[in-house]
Amino acid sequence: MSEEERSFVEAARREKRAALEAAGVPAFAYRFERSHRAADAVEAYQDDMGENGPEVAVAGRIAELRSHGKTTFLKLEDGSGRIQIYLRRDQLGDAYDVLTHLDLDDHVGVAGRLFRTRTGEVTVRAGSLTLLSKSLRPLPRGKTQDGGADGSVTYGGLSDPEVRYRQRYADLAVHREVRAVFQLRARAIGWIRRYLDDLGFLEVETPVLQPLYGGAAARPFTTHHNALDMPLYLRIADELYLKRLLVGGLERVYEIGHDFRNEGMDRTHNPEFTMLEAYQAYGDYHDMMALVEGLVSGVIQECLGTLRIERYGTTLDFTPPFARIQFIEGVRERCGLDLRTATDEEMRALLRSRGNAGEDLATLTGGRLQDEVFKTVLEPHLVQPTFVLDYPKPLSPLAKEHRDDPALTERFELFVGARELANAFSELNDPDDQRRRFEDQVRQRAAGNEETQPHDMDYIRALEYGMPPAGGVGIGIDRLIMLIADQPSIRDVILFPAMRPEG
RNA sequence: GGGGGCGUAGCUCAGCUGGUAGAGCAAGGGACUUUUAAUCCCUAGGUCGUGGGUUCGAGCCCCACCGCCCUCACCA
Repeated sequence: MSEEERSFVEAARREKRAALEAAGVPAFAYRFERSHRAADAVEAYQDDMGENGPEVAVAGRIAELRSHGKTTFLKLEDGSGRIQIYLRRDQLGDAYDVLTHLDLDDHVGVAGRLFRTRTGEVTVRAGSLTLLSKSLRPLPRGKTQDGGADGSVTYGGLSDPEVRYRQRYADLAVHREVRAVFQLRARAIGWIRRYLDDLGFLEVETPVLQPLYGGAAARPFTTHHNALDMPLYLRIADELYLKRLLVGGLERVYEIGHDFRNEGMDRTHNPEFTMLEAYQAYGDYHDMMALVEGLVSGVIQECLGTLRIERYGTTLDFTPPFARIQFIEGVRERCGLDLRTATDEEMRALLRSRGNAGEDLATLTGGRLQDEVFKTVLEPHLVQPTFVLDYPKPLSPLAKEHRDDPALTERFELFVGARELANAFSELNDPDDQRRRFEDQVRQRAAGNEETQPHDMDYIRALEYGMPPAGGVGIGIDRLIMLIADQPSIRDVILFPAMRPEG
């Protein structure tokens, strides 16, 4: 960018940088020995200390700057919060001149004693001031009325969602509540890891680049390996690799990582997202329900300190056990239709009567119609945490047939706020059955269903060695974080959400 | 992909039936030795998303394109 194209604001900052460097003041220092974080420094002051509080050294961005001539107040913001700095020409001498070349957003270090101003704010009386990094581009910050820990009010400021997502660094820099979302996210994921570790699960890493994709119904991203001169797919699920590990004798495994699905984007879908999958040998989907109840209720208690939270205009209660409802029974209670015996035409008629007038209804058959009926009549009502059990077989090519009903599978999904949060089943481990299901998937693909799974021969080979009976579960971590952090869009819980390139 | 909305100063926004662009904050200069959305005086800052068109004249009307948001479709 040429000098002419830069804004006048940036030009002024560059001139200050030049003036500082001409005076021998580096614009970008190497390090600063910090004694306290801002919030800790404020805590370190006791009222009986008067004007002679402890000596502290703090560092941060200049978030507020008020110059009164021979004195200046500024506020430093660091990871812990803000602390006020009081600077006087008669105490700083020539160093006070540096101040005239500082701007909002510069990083500085300050050393001095703590005192309380006559308006009651714990403040550092600066004995020294060190420029640590010059900010050459002003942050899009508003004007903040600092009301303490979380009571601050910002006037103006960055609100354009496009800029917030594209320039997340600026969004984070000016919004401590955005930083808090990602701190909460890390805390939640950390707790989930400990929960699984304590239950004897082994955290593993399986390939992101796969010669065949599988484990879910989705279109993949495709790439190419030059040395091998072959196509590779970014994984859409971890499932088939994790179950190979069960064959290998790793009895409890889990992975938290990114899956990639080449599909639409909206407030609950990002093309890459974080998935937790866990598999437990010698268990079934009932064990997975207990695992999910413990995990979801535990992480909510950990992060929010309660199991009853206000969301979607109501109170959600995560106290186990969660509600349970049969897929077939649930649909029948809502609309009277028995999916076990309903014909395709009956299902289409019901869907049309419920206003679901997708013009491709006529092309849907069997399982996909059943799924559509479920989504139309039952799913919108699943606001409280609810397990939906025993899905029809055609919907679940990797799930074990139900022990009491060959038309169903032993599968459940957990819904919260009418949104799917987890998906689990008793894992299909009969290689011959699995082979037939793959072949059926291939037939569906030939018939035009693009979201079927390819036939994975190596996976069949693994099953032939004998996979123990097992329960498995997948949990969409981003959606779980949306629920915990009370964020309406997946983009608010992903640091750098997918965006079109800037024009 | 369909429908709707939006795009104006660094940020947040105004801008009338079409007459050549405004405010607050931020910025620059000045005053001010306990301020806190500091205050006071002065100043500067814009190819109005991009490209066409209509018009004597377009931020405003028309067309196309780009980007974002909402919604529907798609999507375990």
